[in-house]
Amino acid sequence: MSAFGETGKKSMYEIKIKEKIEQITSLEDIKLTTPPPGFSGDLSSNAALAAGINPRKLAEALNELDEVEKTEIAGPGFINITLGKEALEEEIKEILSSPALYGGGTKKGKVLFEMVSSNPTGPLHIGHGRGAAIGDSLARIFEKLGYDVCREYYVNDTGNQMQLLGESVKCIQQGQEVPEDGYRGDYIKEIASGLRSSGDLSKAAGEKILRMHFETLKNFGVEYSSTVYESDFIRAKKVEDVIEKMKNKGLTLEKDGALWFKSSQFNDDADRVLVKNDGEFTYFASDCAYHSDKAQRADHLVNIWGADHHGYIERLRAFFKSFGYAEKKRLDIVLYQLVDLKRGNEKVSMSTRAGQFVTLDEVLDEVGKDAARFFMLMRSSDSPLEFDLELAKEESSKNPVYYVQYSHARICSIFRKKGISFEDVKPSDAQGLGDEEREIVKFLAHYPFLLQKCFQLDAPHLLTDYLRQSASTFHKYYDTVKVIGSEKERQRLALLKAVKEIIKDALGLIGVSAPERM
RNA sequence: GCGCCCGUAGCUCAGUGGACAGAGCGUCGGCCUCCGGAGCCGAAAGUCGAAGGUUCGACUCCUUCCGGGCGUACCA
Repeated sequence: MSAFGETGKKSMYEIKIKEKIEQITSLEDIKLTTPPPGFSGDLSSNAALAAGINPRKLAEALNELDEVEKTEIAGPGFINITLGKEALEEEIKEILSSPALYGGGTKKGKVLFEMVSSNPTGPLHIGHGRGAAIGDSLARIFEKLGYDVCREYYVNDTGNQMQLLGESVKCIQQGQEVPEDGYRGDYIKEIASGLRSSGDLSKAAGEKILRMHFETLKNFGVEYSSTVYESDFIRAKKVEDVIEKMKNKGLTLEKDGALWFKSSQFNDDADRVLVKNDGEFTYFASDCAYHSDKAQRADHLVNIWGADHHGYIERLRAFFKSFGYAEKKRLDIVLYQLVDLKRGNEKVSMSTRAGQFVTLDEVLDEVGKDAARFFMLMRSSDSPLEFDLELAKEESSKNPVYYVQYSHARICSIFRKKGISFEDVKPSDAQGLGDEEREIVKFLAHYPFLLQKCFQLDAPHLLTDYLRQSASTFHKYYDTVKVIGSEKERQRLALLKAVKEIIKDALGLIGVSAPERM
């Protein structure tokens, strides 16, 4: 059954063709491609080759579909499919009848996203922005597909770094030198001067910094539905509980005055300390409690982590296996590589020493939310990201954000010029599309499959590429065809509305606005 | 040393085994009596880091090697 089974969008031709191929070949999750230049046809399949069956047999079966006009066998057994016009028109009607639902789904399981989760000891920097952009956009895609999504912020408000924060604030307040490995920089001075010198300074400073984090993230278009504190897990004895359970399962050992989790029995390189010989819990111990808690609350967990935490993955997975969660729950850990800031050809220093780092606030102030979010998703999370502040600000077609937003504004402008609103377009207006519209319709029809791919690969960056192609496909089409005043004005306006809706939807999924004028 | 990620056009990067490897930028050359030129069209540009292997078929999977980044705490 296709991933779209629950949506009821049965008129989508790619689904019908896929299902037919899967039925004939017994293959699962086959993919359709586009024939290479020089070959005719709209879609192409290698399924006969892959399944080792006679391509003619599959081609004949496909010919029986209403959506298929004809098929051709090419090369070693590829089948090139030409779609019927009705199938293409149906697709546009589908988009127009419920734009927001196109490619979406309903009633799926609960997914819990953990993202950013920075220590409350300093401002969020540009790297956190990448994590937030990836996590929030992926969360939006999951929501669109029908999942019940929770965005959660886990606050590491215990441990050495919090004590150091308190000490740093205290030193500043008393006009003393900040400790060697303490926190400095302008932000900490501001916080110190805004706090009373009595009470729990580390707690007060941490809360203040956390509020700053949420403020920044809100400006970045990211809103959380839940915040959890490491200190609460400790206070509520949840860390003790999980360690007790580990002991009972025979998963621990004592060595050198510390308590260890036997994670090497579950594919980790080494055993890991849970309770230090001074009696304190490690970060890992509270993380086990936290992930145990998350596993009770959701079917599918997604953690967005900076690549510098990759060494942590195996021990967490080891914990998941040892508690039997691994079989029942899906745990995705999305790692993202670092961000290199540039200004034109100049590298911007990212040293964290002495508080000299580029904060997310600074980037937002300089380039704005739309450009920042778009740029953060221009690369696969596996690749380092080169972020050019100069380009992000540029108001020209060199800047992909403007290029895409412009295509949206341009379509809005055409409707203004014609003097009608988008609501005036009816799905039935798509009736009678011509061959000139073929390419662009096929491109739009692929949107739901792109969303599936984003979902399957945890790869929201595919959307930025799709958006650039959407804009380009539209501009090319619009350059060759007359819309207002043409014989096919009604059909073409309907098509433009469909393009506009898909671009708006996709921009929304990456948290970028779709302006009607620029 | 070990582990993870990366190595594809001058630059930045797409490409979850299939037909001749793609895009943006940059370079060069075209297109504004015409709905937004913030646009479009064309050209030059590649031994997909190297070598083996698996396969009817490899940028993609496996092995080894060479570069670069990041980890490798009783820190978080």
